[in-house]
This record gives sequence, C-alpha cells and structure tokens, in this order.
Amino acid sequence: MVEIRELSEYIGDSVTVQGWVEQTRTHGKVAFTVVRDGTGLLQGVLVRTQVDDATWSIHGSLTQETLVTLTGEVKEDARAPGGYELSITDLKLIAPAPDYPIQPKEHGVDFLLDHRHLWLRHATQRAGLRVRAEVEQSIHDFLYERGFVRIDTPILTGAIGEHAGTLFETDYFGDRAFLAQTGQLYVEAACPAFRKVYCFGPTFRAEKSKTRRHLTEFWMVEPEVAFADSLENMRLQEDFISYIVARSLDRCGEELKILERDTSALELVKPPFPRISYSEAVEELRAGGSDIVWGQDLGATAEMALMAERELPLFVHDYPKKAKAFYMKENPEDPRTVLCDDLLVPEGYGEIIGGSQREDDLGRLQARIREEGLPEEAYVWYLDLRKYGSFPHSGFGLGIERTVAWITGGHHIRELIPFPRMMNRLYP
RNA sequence: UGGGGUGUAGCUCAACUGGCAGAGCGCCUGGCUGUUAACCAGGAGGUUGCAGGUUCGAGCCCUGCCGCCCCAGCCA
Repeated sequence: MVEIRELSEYIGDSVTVQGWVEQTRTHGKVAFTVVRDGTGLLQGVLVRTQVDDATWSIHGSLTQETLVTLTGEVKEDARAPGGYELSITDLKLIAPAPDYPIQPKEHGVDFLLDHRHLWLRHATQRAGLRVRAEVEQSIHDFLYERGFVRIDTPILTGAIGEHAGTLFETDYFGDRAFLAQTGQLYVEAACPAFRKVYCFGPTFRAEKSKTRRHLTEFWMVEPEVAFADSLENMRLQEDFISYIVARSLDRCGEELKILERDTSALELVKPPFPRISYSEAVEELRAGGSDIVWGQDLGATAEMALMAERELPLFVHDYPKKAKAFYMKENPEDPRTVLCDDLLVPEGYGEIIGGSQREDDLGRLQARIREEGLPEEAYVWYLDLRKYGSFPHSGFGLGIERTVAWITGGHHIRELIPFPRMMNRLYP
C-alpha cells in the first residue's frame, strides 16, 4: 500500500493504493476512476479487454465515496488529475457508499452545513482547513521561537470575562459555570511566572450574531508579554501577522490556488503596518462624509470606509475608554482614552486583532470594575496580580477563523472551522 | 433584536397576468476505447415549508407561524 503523494517514486512499478472514489466515468471499453486517499488524487484507468469480467463489473458498481483498493502500474500522465495514473490490473470494493448526498455540483450552504461531516472531504474544504492547520502551526512556531510559554487556560469559569450577558451558562454540580469567552485574565496571571506566555484554544460567545464574521465557538490565540507597552505590543502583532501570512504563502500555494485566492495583496503584508489613532480615524471618516462623533465605537461601515483605500493592515489605537473593556490601561496623555489597538485587514475582512496594555494600577482597576458594575468578588484573584508586584504588560487576541478567512479569501468564516457553531447550528 | 430576501423532485433551479407540476444533475437500464462536473437514448422520482383565507380554479394573491440566507448591532 502506498500513499498517492509518494507515487512519483514508483513510476513503472505496480503498486496498490487505497482510497475513496471521487468520480467515475465510463467510455465504452475504457473507464476512469478518480480516487482520493487523503494525500492526493489519482486517476485509475481500466481497459475492458485487459481485465476480467468481475473487475469490470466492480467498476460499474462504484459510486461516489466508495472505498476501494486499486492495483496497477504507475504512469505519468498530464491528463490525469494529480499528474499520475494507474493502469488498473486489480480493483477491490472495500466499503460501499450508496446514495452519497453531495454531488460534484453547486449546493446551497444550508444543505452543505447539514452534511458538514461529509463536506470536509471535498476539495475547497480540504484546502481551507489545511491553510487553517498551517496558520495554527505557524502561530505555535513563531511564539515558541520567541520564547513564549504556552499556557492552557480553563474553559469552565466563574463569571470571568468581558460582558456577562454574552456568556454561555451551564450547570456545575448545582452551581453556575460559564464557558470562557477569553483566556486573557488567566495568561496575565501566568506572566510573572514565564514573562512571555500565550493561550490557544476555543472561546465562546453567546452573542446572537448572524454575520459572516461571527461564530458562537471560535478559536483565538492570546499572547501576553510582561514589561511590553502598547507600542511594543503593536510591533509584536505586525511581526506575528507578517510571519503567519508569509508561511501560508510559502507552504500553502497549492491550496490557495484551489481556492482561487489572488495572493498579490498578501505579498504586501510586511512590517511596519500603518497606525492611526482613534481620534485621527474619526477625523478621516468625517472628512469622508461620515457623521460619526468622537466617542462612538467604530462599526463595520466605519471600518470598511477606513480600509477602502488601504492595501496593508491598519492599526487603530487608543480608543475612548467607554468603548473598551475594563482592564485596558488609561492613556496618561489623554485620560479619555485607553492604550489599545485593533488591527483591521483589507479586502473587507475587518478586525482580526484586539489588543491593549493592561491596567496595572490596583486602585484604577478596582474603580473600573465598579464602574462597569462587574461582580467584584469574582475578580479578587485578578486584583491580586496588581497587589503582588504589579508590572506593566500588554497582550492581544487574534481570531483564527477571521485570519484564515482573510488569507484564503473565504466568504464566510464558518467554512474555515471543521464544525462551525452558530446561533442556529449545533449539528453535526 | 431590527431591515431586506427566500422556501417547488435527493440536489440546483424554472413555471407568463391566478389556468394540465417542469428541466438539469444524481440514481436505474442500454450505447460509446482517453474521459476531466464526459456524451447520447430511455426510466423511476412531487402533501410546491406549515395552518387558515380569497377564487370556478392558488406554486403564484391575502393573514399568521416556522426554517434559512444577506445586512446591521455585538465582537475576534
């Protein structure tokens, strides 16, 4: 048994390959079968006069996604998908696949999502998910090389997070528990232990969002760095994003081609990225005809307008305090704002990073928790971090699906996670 | 939660002004020695999302409900 990706080493040899039938075509006394084994595609060719009746009739009974073994001689052939062809001498049906639902044609999204467990097998989905895997690996590699220690943060928590109204609640031995909507507060705790840390995992938001940029369960990487200020934080972010994009271009060329991604915009992604303050963004928007006023958060329309003429990712930093989370550090030069940044990417993909310097002053942090009406008792341990050797630190969260959607040119982030969880979808 | 759209065969969609329920794909049968979502001929396949209403007659019009899609808000 050989893998299809190794076939170039077996030209002229007789080999056996096992895989799933993607398609069959019969043409009188010649028949073709395209088989996928998870490492590549192979076209098998069957000639009526060169095989016995039993083998020929097996071919006739093959349907899409039947598991088969093919034995025959390997040949190079430009006409074959994958570039290699097998002249079949023996064909065995291992497991049948009657009435496979997904045809090689257009389907509606709802139908495909109902069959997500099967849709994963198909070319565009394979390509997107492989890019995702490469993005994830490049995240680990980049951070590891820079001395970050991975910290796995809890998924079950008390009411710790940013907005209590968007937490999924579950029973915890008679008490209430919530699914984590960020690991950030926990990586902050690990910062004094390892200086540079990150968490990587699923996160949950019970927001009733129905857009192509939202899931209720999505994956996020959250680096946190002791002694980094907001400017260093942005430098880390632009290096990080540039590395991830370069790795995808380098190692996923085939996948991006299948996805028909024009990569010219991605080739430009190199540090430094342009930066504008929130206040400058508001001025720019007003000059462009928007009636946004200082203090309002930037919505999707505003973000789209800011990115319309830009080719590189853009940092928008130092937002009004009221528009941002309680843990962000007050800007000493303008106390109306906090030291934070959003990274917006071009081509309509919007925000992929939210980051900030954290409030390290115990008194101000306590005051902010009270202002937001958060349950103080849940934050006792978090405040301890300011009580025992408080230190300046910064970090950010990068959304995996949004990043992969941008890199692949995907229309909706639901296709860039194996099993999307959305407001109206918990199956399969 | 608002605004817009949509629901017809397993799938993707047609069906004029309200007048016999259609096609392609997939499936089944047959034909074809180089196909690339092959092609050709034939066949099976329907409670038009659900409930009511108007009408001689409703897939089409009206009311309510349900599902889904897109946009916005929220955010990554």
